[in-house]
Amino acid sequence: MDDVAQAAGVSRALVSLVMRNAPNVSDKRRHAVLDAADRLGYRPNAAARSLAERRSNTLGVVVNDLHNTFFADLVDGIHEIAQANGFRLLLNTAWRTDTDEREAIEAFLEYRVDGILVLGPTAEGDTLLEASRNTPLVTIGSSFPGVDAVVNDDLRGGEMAAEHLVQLGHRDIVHLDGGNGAGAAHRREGFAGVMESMGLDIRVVPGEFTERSGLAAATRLVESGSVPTAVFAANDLAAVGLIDALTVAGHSVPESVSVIGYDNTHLAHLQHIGLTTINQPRVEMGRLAAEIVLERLESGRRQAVCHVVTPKLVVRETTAPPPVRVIQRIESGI
Amino acid sequence: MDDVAQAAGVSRALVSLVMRNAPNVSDKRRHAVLDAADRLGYRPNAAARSLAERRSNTLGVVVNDLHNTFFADLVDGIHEIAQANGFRLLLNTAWRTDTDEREAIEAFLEYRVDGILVLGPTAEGDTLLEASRNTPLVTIGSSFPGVDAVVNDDLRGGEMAAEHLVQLGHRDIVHLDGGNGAGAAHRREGFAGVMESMGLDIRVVPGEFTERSGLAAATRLVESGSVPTAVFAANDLAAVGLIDALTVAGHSVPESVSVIGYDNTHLAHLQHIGLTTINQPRVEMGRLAAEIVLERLESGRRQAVCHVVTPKLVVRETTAPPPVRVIQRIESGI
DNA sequence: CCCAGACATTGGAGCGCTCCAATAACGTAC
DNA sequence: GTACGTTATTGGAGCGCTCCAATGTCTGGG
Repeated sequence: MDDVAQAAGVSRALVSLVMRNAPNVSDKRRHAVLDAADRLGYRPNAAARSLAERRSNTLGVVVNDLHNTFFADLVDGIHEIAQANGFRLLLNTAWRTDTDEREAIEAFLEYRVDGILVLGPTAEGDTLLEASRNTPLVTIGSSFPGVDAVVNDDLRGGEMAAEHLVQLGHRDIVHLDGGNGAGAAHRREGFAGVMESMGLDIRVVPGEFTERSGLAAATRLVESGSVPTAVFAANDLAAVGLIDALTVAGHSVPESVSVIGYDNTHLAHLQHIGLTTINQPRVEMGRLAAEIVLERLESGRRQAVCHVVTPKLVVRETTAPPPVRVIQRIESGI
Repeated sequence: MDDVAQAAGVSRALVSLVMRNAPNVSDKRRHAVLDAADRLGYRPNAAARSLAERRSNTLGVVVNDLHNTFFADLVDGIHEIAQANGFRLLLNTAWRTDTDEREAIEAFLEYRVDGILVLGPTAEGDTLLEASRNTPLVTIGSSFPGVDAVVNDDLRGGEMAAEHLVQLGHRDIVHLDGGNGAGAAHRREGFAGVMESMGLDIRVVPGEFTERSGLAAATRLVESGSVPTAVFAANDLAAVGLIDALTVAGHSVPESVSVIGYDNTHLAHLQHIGLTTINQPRVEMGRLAAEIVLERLESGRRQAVCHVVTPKLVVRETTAPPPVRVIQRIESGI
């Protein structure tokens, strides 16, 4: 910067003004500085700037799982709002573990980003709460007391999935759980609530938000000889893995077993998959979250807000009435 | 930091030493400092640190497209190496456009990251070359003179794809181009080379590395009434989109038309897709690239290196011999 | 009991920038 | 030509840290 100032024959302060294109700089000097900067290949040092300015004009985004395109859609929405408000985005990924997530947040805190968005949080609420004390922070996908959040009504979503299957005539339904995945607990609750109110068995098998988890669950179900007539998978990724393994094992979907997912990611609407699922307005959620962070940054609001968006059932080709023999068995059993 | 020093009854310098856990600090002081830091909720300021240290211990990763899980695998590999060497990762995404990519690189340069990895570069080489003058920079997916790179032998990969289809008996083959996508040009070249040497028509339709592009191309082919017996799509994403639209239009894959992709992403091996494709050792490529960046950072090497890994054909269910009537037509035409 | 040599601790300069109060330059009206 | 209100420009302090040379503290051998 000193070099540029010297080369342009002005003071360091003026260079600073030009670089931030302040209003009150004469065209003559502005050009002189810009020229010199260009000639010397000068590039402002963001670290020094954010140190002096005490703000970084940057938002940190913690992506729970880079392999899940659900998060890519969220980022699209976030970027849109950040861009429009002159903020840069910095991403970090957490490989679905709470330790990596904490590390990512910690890193952003140390970099002094102006706001943090945690997509699909896996960590405990107190980590997030503590982090949000110093920096505006919003979670997407699940909410914690005292922390801003944008969530889908996962309880309702779980209900919708269960209701859809029950309405098709299914009685033997398994829920493939999402483990510590964001929103998984509520989806399970919603499912369980419906099943209970219908007087049906609540069968839940452990899992997580991955394709592999779906594969493993299917294998277990097949091997145990207790394949149900329908499965509600905690997310699309798991659903796809499940369908895969089920098909390989000779259980066709939906003829022999119906499968419903959650998220309505790109995967789900592929013709060759045609996954029935619960839609979350992903891009919209990203936008909303970014707006909440920026609003808090500006207003200094202390009270947490939680924005709930509504899920929607999307029926495609992986769900159908249960196979006939099963219906007969049930009927004769009455 | 001053507060912590005061609270612990030591100098600022000592706090600094403790925070970086330097060796020669007495246990007594170390605990005093750590306690105070904890009590006050002190968190080192990374911007100030990197300013003073003149290095950030951070690598910047520019991801061309967050929706393409190909890049997620690369990041896995990069992270592994970075982690092992005490480096943090910071990601940025480029939405497949060269302007966004340039901006992302520019941002990393301003943040003074220690090294930059550009996954699937879209921008011109000179941008990258210029950036790499100040900071170790490596591209993955395509290479530019003077810039470190890790690439797959895309020319050979394109050849393999074409050869596979020709060997199955196809004569009427279309290449769905990858546009400005990394490696697309070489894949096309490889394809064209084989077709030419076989005396076959070189049909190329424009496209890019997205599902949507595949959909659009299929629609165009169908509408023009010139659906070939086989298509080589520039990447898996496009291949999947293509298959989707083809199926909807009543052209079953592979019975009526064969499709081969490129990358061997997670998508490809899903049972319901079972995409024949060309494999790239993704995680391995990520590791390699990270190693190259770190090596250059340490050695200050000036000469660019380019590491080429070999592609591999993975045959699944989307390719088969062409439908019989076509073979007959060709035979009778001889 | 003193002193060399190891180990611990500290003050202060400096990293590259922004911010602010102060000064310089410029018009314009009288 | 002077005084005044603008608009441009500048020096210097300070952001929170690390680094280095200097100082302080503690051993154990003579």
